[in-house]
Amino acid sequence: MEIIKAIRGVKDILPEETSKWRFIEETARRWASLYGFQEIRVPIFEMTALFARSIGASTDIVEKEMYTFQDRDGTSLTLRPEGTAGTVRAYIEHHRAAQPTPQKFFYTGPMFRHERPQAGRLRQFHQFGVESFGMADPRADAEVIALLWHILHDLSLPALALEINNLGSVEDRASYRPSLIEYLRTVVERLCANCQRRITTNPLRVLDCKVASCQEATQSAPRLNHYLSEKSHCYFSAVLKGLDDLHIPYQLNHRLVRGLDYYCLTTFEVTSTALGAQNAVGAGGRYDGLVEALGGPPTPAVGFAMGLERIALLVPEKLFSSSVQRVLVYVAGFGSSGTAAGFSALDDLRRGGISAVSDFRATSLKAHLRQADRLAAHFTLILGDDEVAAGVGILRNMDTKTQHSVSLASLRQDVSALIAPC
RNA sequence: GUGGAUGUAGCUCAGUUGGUCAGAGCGCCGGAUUGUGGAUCCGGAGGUCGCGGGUUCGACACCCGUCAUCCACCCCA
Repeated sequence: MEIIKAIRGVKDILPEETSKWRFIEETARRWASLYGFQEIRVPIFEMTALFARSIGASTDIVEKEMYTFQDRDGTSLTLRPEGTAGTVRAYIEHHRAAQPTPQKFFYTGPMFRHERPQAGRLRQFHQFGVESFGMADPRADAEVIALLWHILHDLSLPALALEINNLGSVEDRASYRPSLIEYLRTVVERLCANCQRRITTNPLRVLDCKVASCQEATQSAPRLNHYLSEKSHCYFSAVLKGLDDLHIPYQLNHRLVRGLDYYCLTTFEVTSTALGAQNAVGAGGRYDGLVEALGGPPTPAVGFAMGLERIALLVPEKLFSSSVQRVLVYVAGFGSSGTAAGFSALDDLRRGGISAVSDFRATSLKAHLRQADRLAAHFTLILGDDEVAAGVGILRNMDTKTQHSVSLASLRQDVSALIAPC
């Protein structure tokens, strides 16, 4: 029989790794709560139009990376490729703008993009992200960046760098675009095929191209920087000042353009050189027009998302206890009456709040003790026919090898008394 | 979507120019110890050599195709 294997690009997180994942998630939650962000849980799939409208119809994500399928009535649904769209949808749908308090959310969960898997890139991957709604204040940007920075540092990730750029307002980019396009046309033959296409589809991205010839060709391209309004300039300066005030080191990168259409003004990215080609650990930016574009009231907003798999690749092993949890009591029931007595004893202990396990495959005391040893049990409750006949069990301390008789009639109490120190 | 590398036992890997090459270590199960774990010794189970074709007297090895994994491009978290 042909075995069914997991889908390409998805991964099982096995028990050996879940403690690391819990550690990462708990660290992120703790910091987000500290900053006043509250957890929001939104659906894993949404109407396709939501993503097309928010992420941008001509982005790679929407053009070729979405898991889209038809519902039974024919409506087009899509597995979420990122978390912002759904969060914004929920924000609008539940009229959160009318709430008197700041609406700051965090979320975590799986995202889906149909890409070719490689180091640090999967088709189902996990993100932890935050969205801060309603505050058009540079401190909101700095706050979100600070949160990202502190989470990553608390996790002791190596070789981190924060890059930041000012994308300006929609109007700024509208005035810049024609000059950039005009310039790109003069160097079109020096650009890679991809970038030649981008001139019409997404000229800003040409600046972010990694191909060396493109980098050179755009060396003297007009800078968005020079087209920014006074307002945009001031705003960005204030964000940088905020980062300075919080002692967060950053590097300006005027080429940094994010892949999602909704960003404006502040965009940022934290990378690690300890990763492979996919070196972005977390990234985000401001998206002031998105809520309105999706039918909500004009609402400034800023947020970030971080890739949990990439973080998991970087977290030092020492930080969390990866050792499998020790078993408290192993119950070794064997023999014609001991087997049944052991099964009952297991239940008895558990109902008394004492963690207990057994291996039903073992039929001899030797096999039971071997399993108890492998499970690193503190104690083994030995229940053979002789013990059952006498109405007792033998509680063996696996470390000291000392054994005490316990009464089956008062099993919980007797065992509790003996295991007290553990 | 494109390119490169790699697919042999549960795991890590040997396998010489196609001719006992179906192997090792670890792990697993059992015995030595008729009811006391970890060590040691002995024994045992476990593999359509990714899959499908082809070349050949003969293929784990060579050729073609295919699938999967990894890495890179692209893109992004």
